[in-house]
Amino acid sequence: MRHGRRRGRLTRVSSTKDKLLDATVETLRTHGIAGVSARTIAATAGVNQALVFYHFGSVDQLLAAACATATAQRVEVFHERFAEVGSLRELLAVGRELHTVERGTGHVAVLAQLLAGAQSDPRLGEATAAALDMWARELETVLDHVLRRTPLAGIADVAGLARAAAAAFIGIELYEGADPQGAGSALDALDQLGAILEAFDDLGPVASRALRAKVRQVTSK
Amino acid sequence: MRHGRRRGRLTRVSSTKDKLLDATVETLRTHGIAGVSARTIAATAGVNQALVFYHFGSVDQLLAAACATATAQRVEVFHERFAEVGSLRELLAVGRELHTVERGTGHVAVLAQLLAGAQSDPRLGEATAAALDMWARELETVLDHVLRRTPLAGIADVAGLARAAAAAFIGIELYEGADPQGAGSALDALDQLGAILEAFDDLGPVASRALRAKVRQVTSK
DNA sequence: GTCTATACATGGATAGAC
DNA sequence: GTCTATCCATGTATAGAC
Repeated sequence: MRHGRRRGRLTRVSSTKDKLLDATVETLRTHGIAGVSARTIAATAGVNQALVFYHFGSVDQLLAAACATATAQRVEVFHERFAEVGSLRELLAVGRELHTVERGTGHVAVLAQLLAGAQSDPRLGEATAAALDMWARELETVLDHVLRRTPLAGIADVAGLARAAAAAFIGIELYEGADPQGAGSALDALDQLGAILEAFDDLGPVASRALRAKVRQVTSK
Repeated sequence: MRHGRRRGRLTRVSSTKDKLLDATVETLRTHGIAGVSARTIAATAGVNQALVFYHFGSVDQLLAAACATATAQRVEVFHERFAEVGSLRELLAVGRELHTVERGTGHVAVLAQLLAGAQSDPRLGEATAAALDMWARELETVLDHVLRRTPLAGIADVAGLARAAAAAFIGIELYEGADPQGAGSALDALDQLGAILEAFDDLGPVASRALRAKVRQVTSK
Protein backbone atom coordinates (compact mmCIF):
# COMPACT_ATOMS: atom_id res chain seq x y z
CA MET A 1 0.00 0.00 0.00
CA ARG A 2 1.61 3.21 -1.14
CA HIS A 3 -1.10 5.67 -0.15
CA GLY A 4 -0.19 8.68 1.92
CA ARG A 5 3.49 8.12 1.14
CA ARG A 6 5.71 9.79 -1.35
CA ARG A 7 9.40 9.24 -1.74
CA GLY A 8 9.42 7.55 1.64
CA ARG A 9 8.18 10.55 3.60
CA LEU A 10 4.77 10.59 5.25
CA THR A 11 2.31 13.28 4.16
CA ARG A 12 -0.69 14.37 6.20
CA VAL A 13 -3.25 14.27 3.43
CA SER A 14 -3.11 12.93 -0.09
CA SER A 15 -1.27 15.28 -2.37
CA THR A 16 -2.83 16.89 -5.40
CA LYS A 17 -0.92 14.48 -7.61
CA ASP A 18 -2.46 11.53 -5.79
CA LYS A 19 -5.88 13.12 -5.87
CA LEU A 20 -5.60 13.54 -9.62
CA LEU A 21 -4.43 9.96 -10.09
CA ASP A 22 -7.35 8.61 -8.06
CA ALA A 23 -9.80 10.92 -9.79
CA THR A 24 -8.55 9.76 -13.18
CA VAL A 25 -9.45 6.17 -12.34
CA GLU A 26 -12.82 7.23 -11.02
CA THR A 27 -13.58 9.36 -14.05
CA LEU A 28 -12.55 6.61 -16.47
CA ARG A 29 -14.86 4.29 -14.59
CA THR A 30 -17.89 6.53 -14.77
CA HIS A 31 -17.39 8.42 -18.04
CA GLY A 32 -15.20 6.07 -20.05
CA ILE A 33 -12.22 7.02 -22.18
CA ALA A 34 -14.42 9.20 -24.38
CA GLY A 35 -15.54 11.21 -21.37
CA VAL A 36 -12.26 11.98 -19.64
CA SER A 37 -10.81 15.45 -19.89
CA ALA A 38 -8.67 17.68 -17.77
CA ARG A 39 -11.85 19.37 -16.59
CA THR A 40 -13.84 16.26 -15.68
CA ILE A 41 -10.89 14.72 -13.87
CA ALA A 42 -10.09 17.90 -11.98
CA ALA A 43 -13.74 18.27 -11.00
CA THR A 44 -13.76 14.74 -9.59
CA ALA A 45 -10.55 15.43 -7.72
CA GLY A 46 -11.88 18.72 -6.44
CA VAL A 47 -8.87 20.62 -7.68
CA ASN A 48 -8.20 23.19 -10.34
CA GLN A 49 -8.12 22.12 -13.94
CA ALA A 50 -4.79 23.80 -14.64
CA LEU A 51 -3.07 21.49 -12.17
CA VAL A 52 -3.45 18.58 -14.55
CA PHE A 53 -1.03 20.30 -16.89
CA TYR A 54 1.24 21.53 -14.15
CA HIS A 55 1.73 18.09 -12.62
CA PHE A 56 1.46 15.80 -15.62
CA GLY A 57 1.99 17.94 -18.69
CA SER A 58 -1.05 16.63 -20.56
CA VAL A 59 -4.13 14.49 -20.12
CA ASP A 60 -2.41 11.66 -22.01
CA GLN A 61 0.42 11.56 -19.54
CA LEU A 62 -1.95 11.68 -16.59
CA LEU A 63 -3.81 8.70 -18.02
CA ALA A 64 -0.54 6.82 -18.50
CA ALA A 65 0.59 7.61 -14.97
CA ALA A 66 -2.76 6.57 -13.51
CA CYS A 67 -2.58 3.33 -15.44
CA ALA A 68 0.81 2.52 -13.97
CA THR A 69 0.08 3.37 -10.35
CA ALA A 70 -3.40 1.82 -10.27
CA THR A 71 -2.15 -1.40 -11.80
CA ALA A 72 0.82 -1.65 -9.46
CA GLN A 73 -1.57 -1.13 -6.57
CA ARG A 74 -4.07 -3.80 -7.60
CA VAL A 75 -1.43 -6.34 -8.59
CA GLU A 76 0.17 -5.90 -5.20
CA VAL A 77 -3.16 -6.58 -3.48
CA PHE A 78 -3.74 -9.79 -5.39
CA HIS A 79 -0.18 -11.00 -5.20
CA GLU A 80 -0.83 -12.64 -1.84
CA ARG A 81 -4.07 -14.22 -3.00
CA PHE A 82 -2.31 -15.72 -5.99
CA ALA A 83 0.40 -17.14 -3.79
CA GLU A 84 -2.14 -19.30 -1.97
CA VAL A 85 -3.39 -20.90 -5.18
CA GLY A 86 -2.51 -24.57 -5.55
CA SER A 87 -4.73 -25.81 -8.35
CA LEU A 88 -6.29 -24.64 -11.56
CA ARG A 89 -9.76 -24.60 -10.04
CA GLU A 90 -8.48 -22.53 -7.17
CA LEU A 91 -6.93 -20.15 -9.66
CA LEU A 92 -10.27 -19.82 -11.41
CA ALA A 93 -11.93 -19.19 -8.07
CA VAL A 94 -9.47 -16.40 -7.35
CA GLY A 95 -10.17 -15.16 -10.87
CA ARG A 96 -13.87 -14.95 -10.03
CA GLU A 97 -13.05 -13.20 -6.81
CA LEU A 98 -10.81 -10.80 -8.67
CA HIS A 99 -13.58 -10.20 -11.14
CA THR A 100 -16.08 -9.43 -8.38
CA VAL A 101 -13.75 -7.29 -6.30
CA GLU A 102 -12.43 -5.37 -9.29
CA ARG A 103 -15.98 -4.71 -10.38
CA GLY A 104 -16.12 -2.58 -7.27
CA THR A 105 -12.76 -0.87 -7.62
CA GLY A 106 -13.29 -0.77 -11.36
CA HIS A 107 -9.66 -1.46 -12.12
CA VAL A 108 -10.28 -3.94 -14.92
CA ALA A 109 -12.92 -1.72 -16.47
CA VAL A 110 -10.50 1.18 -16.32
CA LEU A 111 -7.76 -0.89 -17.90
CA ALA A 112 -10.18 -1.80 -20.67
CA GLN A 113 -10.97 1.87 -21.27
CA LEU A 114 -7.29 2.76 -21.36
CA LEU A 115 -6.62 -0.11 -23.73
CA ALA A 116 -9.35 1.19 -26.02
CA GLY A 117 -7.73 4.60 -25.93
CA ALA A 118 -4.31 3.07 -26.49
CA GLN A 119 -5.31 1.86 -29.95
CA SER A 120 -4.84 5.38 -31.26
CA ASP A 121 -2.40 6.84 -28.75
CA PRO A 122 1.15 5.47 -28.63
CA ARG A 123 1.85 6.95 -25.22
CA LEU A 124 -1.10 5.13 -23.72
CA GLY A 125 -0.04 2.08 -25.69
CA GLU A 126 3.21 1.84 -23.78
CA ALA A 127 1.51 2.30 -20.43
CA THR A 128 -1.20 -0.28 -21.04
CA ALA A 129 1.22 -2.81 -22.48
CA ALA A 130 3.26 -2.50 -19.30
CA ALA A 131 0.13 -2.87 -17.18
CA LEU A 132 -0.97 -6.00 -18.99
CA ASP A 133 2.50 -7.38 -18.65
CA MET A 134 2.39 -6.91 -14.90
CA TRP A 135 -0.80 -8.97 -14.67
CA ALA A 136 0.47 -11.53 -17.12
CA ARG A 137 3.71 -12.06 -15.21
CA GLU A 138 1.72 -12.57 -12.04
CA LEU A 139 -0.42 -15.16 -13.79
CA GLU A 140 2.63 -16.85 -15.24
CA THR A 141 4.03 -17.52 -11.81
CA VAL A 142 0.78 -19.00 -10.61
CA LEU A 143 0.24 -21.11 -13.71
CA ASP A 144 3.77 -22.45 -13.48
CA HIS A 145 3.13 -23.50 -9.92
CA VAL A 146 -0.31 -24.94 -10.65
CA LEU A 147 0.79 -27.00 -13.63
CA ARG A 148 3.97 -28.27 -11.99
CA ARG A 149 2.67 -31.71 -11.02
CA THR A 150 0.36 -32.22 -14.01
CA PRO A 151 0.92 -33.84 -17.41
CA LEU A 152 1.12 -30.34 -18.86
CA ALA A 153 4.21 -29.33 -16.86
CA GLY A 154 7.01 -28.05 -19.04
CA ILE A 155 4.88 -28.32 -22.15
CA ALA A 156 2.11 -25.80 -21.76
CA ASP A 157 2.79 -22.36 -23.20
CA VAL A 158 2.49 -20.67 -19.83
CA ALA A 159 3.42 -17.20 -21.01
CA GLY A 160 0.84 -17.37 -23.78
CA LEU A 161 -1.85 -18.77 -21.53
CA ALA A 162 -1.25 -16.02 -19.01
CA ARG A 163 -1.69 -13.40 -21.69
CA ALA A 164 -4.74 -15.10 -23.12
CA ALA A 165 -6.28 -15.18 -19.65
CA ALA A 166 -5.55 -11.49 -19.12
CA ALA A 167 -7.04 -10.62 -22.50
CA ALA A 168 -10.11 -12.75 -21.85
CA PHE A 169 -10.57 -10.99 -18.55
CA ILE A 170 -10.54 -7.59 -20.22
CA GLY A 171 -12.97 -8.80 -22.85
CA ILE A 172 -15.37 -10.23 -20.31
CA GLU A 173 -15.26 -7.03 -18.31
CA LEU A 174 -16.28 -5.04 -21.37
CA TYR A 175 -18.91 -7.63 -22.13
CA GLU A 176 -20.29 -7.24 -18.64
CA GLY A 177 -20.95 -3.57 -19.22
CA ALA A 178 -23.08 -4.32 -22.26
CA ASP A 179 -24.66 -7.64 -21.29
CA PRO A 180 -24.14 -8.76 -17.67
CA GLN A 181 -26.01 -12.02 -18.18
CA GLY A 182 -23.94 -12.99 -21.20
CA ALA A 183 -20.74 -12.19 -19.34
CA GLY A 184 -21.88 -14.29 -16.40
CA SER A 185 -22.45 -17.33 -18.56
CA ALA A 186 -19.03 -16.79 -20.13
CA LEU A 187 -17.42 -16.95 -16.69
CA ASP A 188 -19.37 -20.11 -15.88
CA ALA A 189 -18.06 -21.69 -19.04
CA LEU A 190 -14.50 -20.90 -18.03
CA ASP A 191 -15.08 -22.74 -14.76
CA GLN A 192 -16.15 -25.73 -16.78
CA LEU A 193 -13.07 -25.44 -18.94
CA GLY A 194 -10.97 -25.52 -15.80
CA ALA A 195 -12.71 -28.68 -14.66
CA ILE A 196 -11.99 -30.31 -17.99
CA LEU A 197 -8.33 -29.43 -17.81
CA GLU A 198 -8.09 -30.68 -14.25
CA ALA A 199 -9.60 -33.98 -15.27
CA PHE A 200 -6.30 -34.62 -17.01
CA ASP A 201 -4.53 -34.79 -13.68
CA ASP A 202 -6.41 -37.99 -12.89
CA LEU A 203 -5.45 -39.60 -16.16
CA GLY A 204 -3.41 -42.78 -16.34
CA PRO A 205 0.12 -42.78 -17.80
CA VAL A 206 -1.02 -43.94 -21.23
CA ALA A 207 -3.57 -41.21 -21.78
CA SER A 208 -1.20 -38.72 -20.23
CA ARG A 209 1.52 -39.63 -22.71
CA ALA A 210 -0.91 -39.32 -25.62
CA LEU A 211 -1.90 -35.88 -24.45
CA ARG A 212 1.66 -34.67 -24.20
CA ALA A 213 2.38 -35.94 -27.67
CA LYS A 214 -0.61 -34.08 -29.11
CA VAL A 215 0.28 -30.84 -27.38
CA ARG A 216 3.89 -31.07 -28.55
CA GLN A 217 2.65 -31.54 -32.07
CA VAL A 218 0.85 -28.21 -31.97
CA THR A 219 3.63 -26.33 -30.23
CA SER A 220 6.31 -27.31 -32.72
CA LYS A 221 4.13 -26.46 -35.71
CA MET B 1 -23.83 -8.26 -49.23
CA ARG B 2 -26.18 -5.34 -48.89
CA HIS B 3 -24.06 -2.61 -50.46
CA GLY B 4 -25.57 -0.41 -53.13
CA ARG B 5 -29.04 -1.58 -52.20
CA ARG B 6 -31.63 0.06 -50.09
CA ARG B 7 -35.10 -1.21 -49.46
CA GLY B 8 -34.66 -3.58 -52.38
CA ARG B 9 -34.12 -0.87 -54.99
CA LEU B 10 -30.79 -0.39 -56.73
CA THR B 11 -28.99 2.92 -56.26
CA ARG B 12 -26.26 4.21 -58.56
CA VAL B 13 -23.82 5.29 -55.90
CA SER B 14 -23.79 4.70 -52.18
CA SER B 15 -26.21 6.99 -50.42
CA THR B 16 -25.14 9.54 -47.85
CA LYS B 17 -26.50 7.29 -45.14
CA ASP B 18 -24.27 4.44 -46.29
CA LYS B 19 -21.30 6.75 -46.65
CA LEU B 20 -21.77 7.89 -43.07
CA LEU B 21 -22.09 4.33 -41.81
CA ASP B 22 -18.89 3.29 -43.57
CA ALA B 23 -17.08 6.42 -42.44
CA THR B 24 -18.11 5.76 -38.86
CA VAL B 25 -16.40 2.38 -38.91
CA GLU B 26 -13.33 3.87 -40.53
CA THR B 27 -13.15 6.73 -38.05
CA LEU B 28 -13.57 4.41 -35.07
CA ARG B 29 -10.75 2.32 -36.45
CA THR B 30 -8.31 5.18 -36.84
CA HIS B 31 -9.33 7.59 -34.07
CA GLY B 32 -10.95 5.29 -31.52
CA ILE B 33 -14.13 5.98 -29.57
CA ALA B 34 -12.54 9.03 -27.98
CA GLY B 35 -11.83 10.54 -31.39
CA VAL B 36 -15.17 10.15 -33.16
CA SER B 37 -17.36 13.17 -33.62
CA ALA B 38 -19.94 14.30 -36.10
CA ARG B 39 -17.24 16.39 -37.72
CA THR B 40 -14.54 13.72 -37.98
CA ILE B 41 -16.99 11.18 -39.32
CA ALA B 42 -18.47 13.59 -41.85
CA ALA B 43 -14.98 14.57 -42.99
CA THR B 44 -14.09 10.90 -43.58
CA ALA B 45 -17.35 10.42 -45.47
CA GLY B 46 -16.79 13.57 -47.48
CA VAL B 47 -20.19 14.96 -46.59
CA ASN B 48 -21.50 17.83 -44.53
CA GLN B 49 -21.42 17.57 -40.80
CA ALA B 50 -25.06 18.56 -40.37
CA LEU B 51 -26.15 15.44 -42.24
CA VAL B 52 -25.16 13.28 -39.31
CA PHE B 53 -27.97 14.85 -37.32
CA TYR B 54 -30.40 14.93 -40.20
CA HIS B 55 -30.03 11.22 -40.94
CA PHE B 56 -29.32 9.75 -37.53
CA GLY B 57 -30.40 12.33 -34.98
CA SER B 58 -27.21 12.19 -32.95
CA VAL B 59 -23.69 10.79 -33.00
CA ASP B 60 -24.76 8.11 -30.51
CA GLN B 61 -27.42 6.81 -32.80
CA LEU B 62 -25.07 6.83 -35.77
CA LEU B 63 -22.61 4.74 -33.77
CA ALA B 64 -25.36 2.31 -32.81
CA ALA B 65 -26.56 2.02 -36.40
CA ALA B 66 -23.01 1.49 -37.69
CA CYS B 67 -22.49 -1.22 -35.08
CA ALA B 68 -25.57 -3.08 -36.25
CA THR B 69 -24.95 -2.90 -39.99
CA ALA B 70 -21.22 -3.61 -39.81
CA THR B 71 -21.72 -6.61 -37.57
CA ALA B 72 -24.51 -8.04 -39.72
CA GLN B 73 -22.21 -7.65 -42.72
CA ARG B 74 -19.20 -9.40 -41.19
CA VAL B 75 -21.21 -12.19 -39.58
CA GLU B 76 -22.79 -12.90 -42.93
CA VAL B 77 -19.35 -13.18 -44.55
CA PHE B 78 -18.11 -15.66 -41.98
CA HIS B 79 -21.30 -17.66 -41.80
CA GLU B 80 -20.20 -19.83 -44.72
CA ARG B 81 -16.71 -20.35 -43.33
CA PHE B 82 -18.16 -21.48 -40.01
CA ALA B 83 -20.44 -23.95 -41.78
CA GLU B 84 -17.39 -25.82 -43.12
CA VAL B 85 -15.91 -26.35 -39.66
CA GLY B 86 -15.93 -29.94 -38.44
CA SER B 87 -13.55 -29.99 -35.50
CA LEU B 88 -12.37 -27.80 -32.67
CA ARG B 89 -8.98 -27.33 -34.25
CA GLU B 90 -10.63 -26.28 -37.49
CA LEU B 91 -12.73 -23.82 -35.56
CA LEU B 92 -9.60 -22.37 -34.00
CA ALA B 93 -8.04 -22.14 -37.46
CA VAL B 94 -11.06 -20.20 -38.71
CA GLY B 95 -10.75 -18.08 -35.59
CA ARG B 96 -7.20 -17.23 -36.54
CA GLU B 97 -8.30 -16.48 -40.07
CA LEU B 98 -11.08 -14.29 -38.74
CA HIS B 99 -8.57 -12.54 -36.53
CA THR B 100 -6.26 -11.87 -39.47
CA VAL B 101 -8.97 -10.82 -41.91
CA GLU B 102 -10.75 -8.62 -39.41
CA ARG B 103 -7.47 -6.95 -38.57
CA GLY B 104 -7.77 -5.59 -42.09
CA THR B 105 -11.42 -4.65 -42.04
CA GLY B 106 -11.03 -3.58 -38.44
CA HIS B 107 -14.41 -4.91 -37.45
CA VAL B 108 -13.32 -6.48 -34.18
CA ALA B 109 -11.30 -3.43 -33.24
CA VAL B 110 -14.32 -1.26 -33.97
CA LEU B 111 -16.55 -3.49 -31.89
CA ALA B 112 -14.05 -3.17 -29.05
CA GLN B 113 -14.15 0.61 -29.30
CA LEU B 114 -17.94 0.63 -29.31
CA LEU B 115 -17.97 -1.71 -26.34
CA ALA B 116 -15.70 0.66 -24.48
CA GLY B 117 -18.05 3.49 -25.28
CA ALA B 118 -21.04 1.39 -24.30
CA GLN B 119 -19.87 1.25 -20.68
CA SER B 120 -21.17 4.76 -20.18
CA ASP B 121 -23.82 5.02 -22.90
CA PRO B 122 -26.95 2.87 -22.60
CA ARG B 123 -27.89 3.37 -26.24
CA LEU B 124 -24.55 1.99 -27.37
CA GLY B 125 -24.94 -0.72 -24.75
CA GLU B 126 -27.99 -2.11 -26.48
CA ALA B 127 -26.36 -2.02 -29.89
CA THR B 128 -23.15 -3.71 -28.79
CA ALA B 129 -24.97 -6.34 -26.76
CA ALA B 130 -26.94 -7.22 -29.87
CA ALA B 131 -23.76 -7.33 -31.94
CA LEU B 132 -22.00 -9.64 -29.51
CA ASP B 133 -25.05 -11.84 -29.45
CA MET B 134 -24.96 -12.20 -33.21
CA TRP B 135 -21.38 -13.46 -33.05
CA ALA B 136 -22.10 -15.64 -30.04
CA ARG B 137 -25.08 -17.31 -31.71
CA GLU B 138 -22.95 -18.04 -34.72
CA LEU B 139 -20.32 -19.62 -32.50
CA GLU B 140 -22.94 -21.60 -30.61
CA THR B 141 -24.07 -23.32 -33.77
CA VAL B 142 -20.53 -24.25 -34.69
CA LEU B 143 -19.60 -25.43 -31.20
CA ASP B 144 -22.73 -27.56 -31.02
CA HIS B 145 -21.77 -29.21 -34.27
CA VAL B 146 -18.11 -29.62 -33.32
CA LEU B 147 -18.80 -31.16 -29.93
CA ARG B 148 -21.57 -33.47 -31.15
CA ARG B 149 -19.50 -36.64 -31.33
CA THR B 150 -17.22 -35.93 -28.37
CA PRO B 151 -17.50 -36.82 -24.68
CA LEU B 152 -18.52 -33.22 -24.06
CA ALA B 153 -21.70 -33.41 -26.15
CA GLY B 154 -24.78 -32.33 -24.25
CA ILE B 155 -22.73 -31.41 -21.21
CA ALA B 156 -20.60 -28.49 -22.24
CA ASP B 157 -22.08 -25.06 -21.60
CA VAL B 158 -22.07 -24.15 -25.27
CA ALA B 159 -23.78 -20.81 -24.91
CA GLY B 160 -21.33 -19.75 -22.23
CA LEU B 161 -18.33 -20.99 -24.16
CA ALA B 162 -19.46 -19.09 -27.23
CA ARG B 163 -19.71 -15.89 -25.22
CA ALA B 164 -16.39 -16.49 -23.53
CA ALA B 165 -14.78 -16.99 -26.92
CA ALA B 166 -16.31 -13.80 -28.27
CA ALA B 167 -15.17 -11.86 -25.21
CA ALA B 168 -11.67 -13.33 -25.43
CA PHE B 169 -11.52 -12.30 -29.06
CA ILE B 170 -12.36 -8.72 -28.20
CA GLY B 171 -9.79 -8.72 -25.44
CA ILE B 172 -7.06 -10.12 -27.64
CA GLU B 173 -7.84 -7.55 -30.31
CA LEU B 174 -7.38 -4.75 -27.80
CA TYR B 175 -4.25 -6.45 -26.54
CA GLU B 176 -2.90 -6.55 -30.07
CA GLY B 177 -3.11 -2.79 -30.35
CA ALA B 178 -0.96 -2.33 -27.27
CA ASP B 179 1.36 -5.34 -27.50
CA PRO B 180 1.22 -7.33 -30.77
CA GLN B 181 3.74 -9.89 -29.57
CA GLY B 182 1.87 -10.60 -26.37
CA ALA B 183 -1.37 -10.98 -28.29
CA GLY B 184 0.30 -13.39 -30.70
CA SER B 185 1.48 -15.65 -27.93
CA ALA B 186 -2.02 -15.56 -26.44
CA LEU B 187 -3.44 -16.85 -29.70
CA ASP B 188 -0.81 -19.59 -29.83
CA ALA B 189 -1.80 -20.67 -26.35
CA LEU B 190 -5.43 -20.95 -27.42
CA ASP B 191 -4.34 -23.30 -30.21
CA GLN B 192 -2.69 -25.42 -27.59
CA LEU B 193 -5.80 -25.37 -25.47
CA GLY B 194 -7.75 -26.62 -28.47
CA ALA B 195 -5.31 -29.48 -28.90
CA ILE B 196 -5.72 -30.44 -25.27
CA LEU B 197 -9.49 -30.47 -25.54
CA GLU B 198 -9.34 -32.53 -28.72
CA ALA B 199 -7.15 -35.08 -27.00
CA PHE B 200 -10.27 -36.03 -25.06
CA ASP B 201 -11.88 -37.35 -28.21
CA ASP B 202 -9.30 -40.12 -28.31
CA LEU B 203 -9.95 -41.13 -24.72
CA GLY B 204 -11.25 -44.56 -23.75
CA PRO B 205 -14.72 -45.00 -22.24
CA VAL B 206 -13.43 -45.05 -18.66
CA ALA B 207 -11.57 -41.78 -18.83
CA SER B 208 -14.40 -40.30 -20.86
CA ARG B 209 -16.90 -41.22 -18.17
CA ALA B 210 -14.69 -39.71 -15.47
CA LEU B 211 -14.46 -36.49 -17.41
CA ARG B 212 -18.20 -36.20 -17.84
CA ALA B 213 -18.69 -36.77 -14.14
CA LYS B 214 -16.25 -34.01 -13.26
CA VAL B 215 -17.80 -31.53 -15.67
CA ARG B 216 -21.30 -32.28 -14.37
CA GLN B 217 -20.08 -31.65 -10.85
CA VAL B 218 -19.05 -28.12 -11.78
CA THR B 219 -22.14 -27.36 -13.82
CA SER B 220 -24.59 -28.32 -11.08
CA LYS B 221 -22.74 -26.33 -8.45
C1' DG C 1 2.01 24.77 -5.73
C1' DT C 2 -2.31 26.60 -6.58
C1' DC C 3 -5.65 29.81 -8.38
C1' DT C 4 -7.90 33.10 -11.94
C1' DA C 5 -8.29 34.49 -16.35
C1' DT C 6 -7.99 33.85 -20.90
C1' DA C 7 -6.71 32.28 -25.73
C1' DC C 8 -8.08 29.27 -28.99
C1' DA C 9 -9.76 24.75 -30.98
C1' DT C 10 -13.15 21.37 -31.34
C1' DG C 11 -17.73 19.38 -30.94
C1' DG C 12 -23.10 19.05 -30.71
C1' DA C 13 -26.89 20.80 -32.52
C1' DT C 14 -30.18 23.82 -35.01
C1' DA C 15 -32.19 27.49 -38.38
C1' DG C 16 -32.89 28.70 -42.75
C1' DA C 17 -31.41 29.19 -47.68
C1' DC C 18 -31.16 26.39 -51.72
C1' DG D 1 -31.68 16.10 -48.96
C1' DT D 2 -27.93 19.07 -48.64
C1' DC D 3 -25.36 23.21 -47.56
C1' DT D 4 -23.97 27.58 -44.93
C1' DA D 5 -23.92 29.94 -40.94
C1' DT D 6 -24.16 30.18 -36.33
C1' DC D 7 -24.74 29.41 -31.17
C1' DC D 8 -23.09 27.58 -27.25
C1' DA D 9 -20.75 24.09 -24.48
C1' DT D 10 -16.65 21.79 -23.63
C1' DG D 11 -11.72 20.96 -23.89
C1' DT D 12 -6.44 22.04 -24.15
C1' DA D 13 -3.09 24.84 -22.78
C1' DT D 14 -0.67 28.89 -21.02
C1' DA D 15 0.31 33.44 -18.49
C1' DG D 16 0.52 35.66 -14.47
C1' DA D 17 -1.19 36.83 -9.73
C1' DC D 18 -0.97 34.96 -5.14
